Amino acid sequence: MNLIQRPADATSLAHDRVYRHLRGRIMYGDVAPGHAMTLRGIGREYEVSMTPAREAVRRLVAEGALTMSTSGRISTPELSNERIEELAALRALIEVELASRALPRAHMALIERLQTINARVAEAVAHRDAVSYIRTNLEFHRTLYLRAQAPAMLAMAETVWLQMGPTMRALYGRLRRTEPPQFHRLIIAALRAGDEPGLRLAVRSDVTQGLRMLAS
Amino acid sequence: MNLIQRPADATSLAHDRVYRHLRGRIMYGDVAPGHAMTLRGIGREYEVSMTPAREAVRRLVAEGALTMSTSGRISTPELSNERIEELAALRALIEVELASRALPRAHMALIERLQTINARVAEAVAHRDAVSYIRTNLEFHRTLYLRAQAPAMLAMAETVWLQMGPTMRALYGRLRRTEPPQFHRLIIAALRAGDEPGLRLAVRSDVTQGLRMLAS
DNA sequence: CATGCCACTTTGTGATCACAAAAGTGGTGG
DNA sequence: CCACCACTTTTGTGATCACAAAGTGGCATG
Repeated sequence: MNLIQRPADATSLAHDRVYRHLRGRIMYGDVAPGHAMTLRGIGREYEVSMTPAREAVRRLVAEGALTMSTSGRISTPELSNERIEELAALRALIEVELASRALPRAHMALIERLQTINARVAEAVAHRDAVSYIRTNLEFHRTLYLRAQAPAMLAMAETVWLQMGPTMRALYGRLRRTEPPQFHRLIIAALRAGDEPGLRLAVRSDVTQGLRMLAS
Repeated sequence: MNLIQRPADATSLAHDRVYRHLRGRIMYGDVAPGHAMTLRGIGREYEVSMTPAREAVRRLVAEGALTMSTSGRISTPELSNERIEELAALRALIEVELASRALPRAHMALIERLQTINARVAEAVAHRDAVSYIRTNLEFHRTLYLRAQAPAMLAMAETVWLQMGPTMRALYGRLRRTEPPQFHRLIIAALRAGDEPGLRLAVRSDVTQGLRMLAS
């Protein structure tokens, strides 16, 4: 009978807490494609009832982070190659625009911050840590795009990242190279030079490089 | 005690029925920006309890069709001009790509179908029927984009339409012109000629024409 | 040994309720 | 006439339950 009542702090609502945590796990590749979940299982894990678990799941399904079978079973999506190509194309479209809008606002402090993040990306690659790589790589992109002052576009881009999360884990998991990301350096160089065409090309290349891994 | 039990037909689940109906009403401009709703009100309207009403609303909030205040109050969004510009830019990016992908697959039957729909668009404009105009206009675009065989991109485009629904109603509601949509004819002409640059320009122009109305 | 079948378990769905916070309402004092 | 306070109503949140359908495992039968 609702004996355990939580203070109604707007930032600690149960369903939102579950949503955010699950979202992070999916986006950053903590969970493999096709991984099944249950509402009761999620409820147990986060010590909540089925109701907030269901709301969190419903929201993630709406964002494409989870799929539901016709019988309502929940799992992370296993993307077809066609779907991956589409999502990569969407990333290219949206993120090139975001980078382009960020360019005139990208000052030295931002560029230095990107370099710092990029060092962490290189470190993750060197350690073959797929989860860290995905997380820091997305942080690199998000840091740049935040400067675009375009929240709706950034939200769209993050939705695409979310949909690709489990697949990126699987892709980068079987990745064997250890060289740091070359296109990130191109992005930084283009930002420093104020070179918009170069920036667009560098972002497009960086975003679609996963496709080349897929084809190999 | 769950006395009224509905047959568990996968297509008639309560929350999905509510979701789809609300989604249509919002996307096609049946409801004005800033319009408030309540879970119990929705439940009464659709003769369901709060649970499926909440799930439908949660999903629509995730898609940006509805907004929730910090206290959980629900209403359709009132978009700022910056947000409208962003959404129009997203439409341009995604829909130009969709049209471009549809072009090689656009045969005579499709073009004729587009002309039929366009006649209905013109009729709606002539009758100054904002809801019919939005509905048939989106049907025109959707019919074209379906040929692109890119479901993820189409879903993104529809999400943008959904977010703009109430605002489009407000915009077109104060629209006074009665001439049929010029850019639709350009789109059809470019399709017929297999002219990709022309098609991209025509779609971009059509999609961003609302902005000019906004500026006036 | 394979296969169909039946009982049992797991799981999502929707209704209902208690609760707290927010919004609305009316009256009183400045 | 307006600001403020107490009270009532409205509203979202989360827990719990009944139910049906889907999955699961074992057993008997061919």
